[in-house]
Amino acid sequence: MDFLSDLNKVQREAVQHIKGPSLIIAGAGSGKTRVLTYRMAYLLSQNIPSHTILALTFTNKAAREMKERITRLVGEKASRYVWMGTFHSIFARILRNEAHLLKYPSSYTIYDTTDSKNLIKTIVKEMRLDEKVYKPSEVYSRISAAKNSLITPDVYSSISELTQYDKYKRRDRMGEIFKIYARRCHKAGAMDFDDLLLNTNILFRDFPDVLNKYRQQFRYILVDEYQDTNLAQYMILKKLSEDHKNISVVGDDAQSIYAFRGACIENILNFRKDYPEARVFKLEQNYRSTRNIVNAANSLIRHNSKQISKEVFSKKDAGEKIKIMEAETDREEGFLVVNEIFDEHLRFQMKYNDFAVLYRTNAQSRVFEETFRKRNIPYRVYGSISFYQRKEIKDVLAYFRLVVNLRDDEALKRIINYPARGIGKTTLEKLESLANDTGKPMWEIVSHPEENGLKIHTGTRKKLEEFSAMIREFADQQNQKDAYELAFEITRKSGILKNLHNGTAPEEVSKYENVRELLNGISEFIAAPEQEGRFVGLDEYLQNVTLLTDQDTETEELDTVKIMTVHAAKGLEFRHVFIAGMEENLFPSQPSVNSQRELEEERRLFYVALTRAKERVTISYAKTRFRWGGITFSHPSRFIREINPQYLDYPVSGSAFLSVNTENEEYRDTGYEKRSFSPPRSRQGGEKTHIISTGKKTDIPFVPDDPEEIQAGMEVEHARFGKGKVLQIEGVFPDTKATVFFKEFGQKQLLLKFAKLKIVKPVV
DNA sequence: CCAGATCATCTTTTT
DNA sequence: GATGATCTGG
Repeated sequence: MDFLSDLNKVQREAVQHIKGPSLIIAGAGSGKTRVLTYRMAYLLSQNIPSHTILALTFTNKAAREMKERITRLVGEKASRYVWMGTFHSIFARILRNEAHLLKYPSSYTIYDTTDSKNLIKTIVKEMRLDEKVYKPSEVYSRISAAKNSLITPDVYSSISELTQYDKYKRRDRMGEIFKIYARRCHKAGAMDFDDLLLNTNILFRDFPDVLNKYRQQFRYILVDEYQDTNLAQYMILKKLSEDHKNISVVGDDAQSIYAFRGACIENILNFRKDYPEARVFKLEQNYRSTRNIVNAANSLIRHNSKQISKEVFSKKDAGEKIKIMEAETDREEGFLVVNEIFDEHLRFQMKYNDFAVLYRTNAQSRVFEETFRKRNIPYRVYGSISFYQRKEIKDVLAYFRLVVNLRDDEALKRIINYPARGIGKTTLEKLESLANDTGKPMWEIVSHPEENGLKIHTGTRKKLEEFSAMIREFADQQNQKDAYELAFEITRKSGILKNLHNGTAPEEVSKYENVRELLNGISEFIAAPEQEGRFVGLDEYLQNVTLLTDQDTETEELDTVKIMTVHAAKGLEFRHVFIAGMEENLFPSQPSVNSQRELEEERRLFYVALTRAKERVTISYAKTRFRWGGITFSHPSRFIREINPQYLDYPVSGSAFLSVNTENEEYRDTGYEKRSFSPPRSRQGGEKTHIISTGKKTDIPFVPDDPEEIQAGMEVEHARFGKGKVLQIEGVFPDTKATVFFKEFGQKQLLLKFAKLKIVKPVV
């Protein structure tokens, strides 16, 4: 137990308190991960069998890292059977085992957000409702919120709070949609993300002996990021721990940033009410950051109302003040940030790994990516579009899903005509409506069209036959071929590989490579040591992959600058953190500024961003920014002013900031003003579409892109019209038009944005 | 029925 | 400035 000496007093007490409930309030940088892993190691060292420990984390990555650390402390053998993972993955696994009780196949598939929204869209269409009123994304979030609050479709309509809001939004038939949606999912043998939690609750509610079985098994429960749990997760925990109450939750109310996903900060605030006998441990010493950073963060978070009182402090040096940088445009902001990284890397011999650029929205990553590339600085984007969300990957996975679960209608719809095999919209509509009328899965109709009364031409029938024979063949091989063999066969025989391989465009090539990468991933998965050489089928792989996110894909540790959203940065730390785009209506985000509750969440988000830094923080904002295709004007974020100025270094050229700052005026901003585009003065920092890439690298600050423009007199090539000569250019971006004379087609006016013109010959 | 072109719409954060 | 819906000619 020598490892206990690595801990301070409170940490040690928290680790050693294993009987009964405990709440560990872990301020930012207070060694939370260390406490968690040591606590697990401590449990194991007390000869508690590993399979009786349930440890729930927020991301798969966190789970994996924790497991590695524990293994290092107590060895592989002792820790092998700990149940460790995200809520979703652990309970997905339990639901597999008990699926029959809920009348689901154990090979049920998981609908991701896109599948769910597509299904909602078809339902709304079928009901002939206005898609503008019943927007799939809004309907989805209503359903999701309901499920996370344990509201099932049958009770939805009886809750007046919900129906009143729906009425107000003119969505009277929301409850009906919810019911149909749930029925369709069930028919398809599919659960969405929220079902994984909701159905676990239903399982535990309706089958007491099942609940009892898991209660007996999980004698020790550990929950990380407790401030981000929602009601559905809360109830699962409550039920599982009801008799032994060996539940230990770790979290920081100041870092709760997932309310939009149903997280309920009250869970952590009320823990002591639920378990009056709970011991509370407060980890208040921040070992990560300098005093300036910690104090600045404290001064910010004080503006929030609901909090568990605590005093986070640092014993490190005061360190540098937080630097504020002002930029004219978002591009300049990118340039300034990248330049500073370049500079510090050189001057202080810092590694690229020491830097992170954080921003509020994924859309902001682009400018930084471009600038890093231009400067030849290695970087890596975290999050953004997950690998598994890419279209080509989802297509392949849809094949897998259908093969494993023939009832998966969303998967079927996705691939029945991919690669194109002549099954068009009309056929699909017939299939769908017949499936709805008969209550059968679409697969039934596809594989037995006549028996189900499908009226189609013989040509189409033949195509359907070929398709279903192919899928049937794959499905029949599930037990003979392992996941990799079958996956490879599917991509090959379906023609996906060939189809992508034939493409020559760069994005086609990268699609092909992505599919290859997916296949490699499968082969690694089945060869992984945990599998111990046993047979791993495609179904097992699929169960595993659906809940993975981009952040879980391991890549070798290279020395790269990390850029990501603040959300993705939770739990990470860097020596120098840049927080970009600190502007009103961006951070805090536009939709949040009218609600106290949401504004507080944004503030916590900023708190998270600040506390990622060990040594330095640089905050930047731009006065103008390109957003949805036009220029918008912005002001520095109110959050900057909420930091006690003694910890800030004001910008040298920050007249705008100071004037706003000193006047202490009310915010009258109504959002980014949308203005029609006017040509940039002097073109400096002006935005031009990057229509043509000549491959020529430019290295001019402030005019980051200087693509060769199309000019009158050039010879150009168009994908459809062929070669032609440019006669005239008029208008300003984004409405630039080129008049081109094509030999075959005569004079054509092309909107440059859409015309894919390649320059054949420059101006003669 | 298909592929390519054009138009329309939207972006907060994610398991 | 990406993605999906709709239109058009083949």
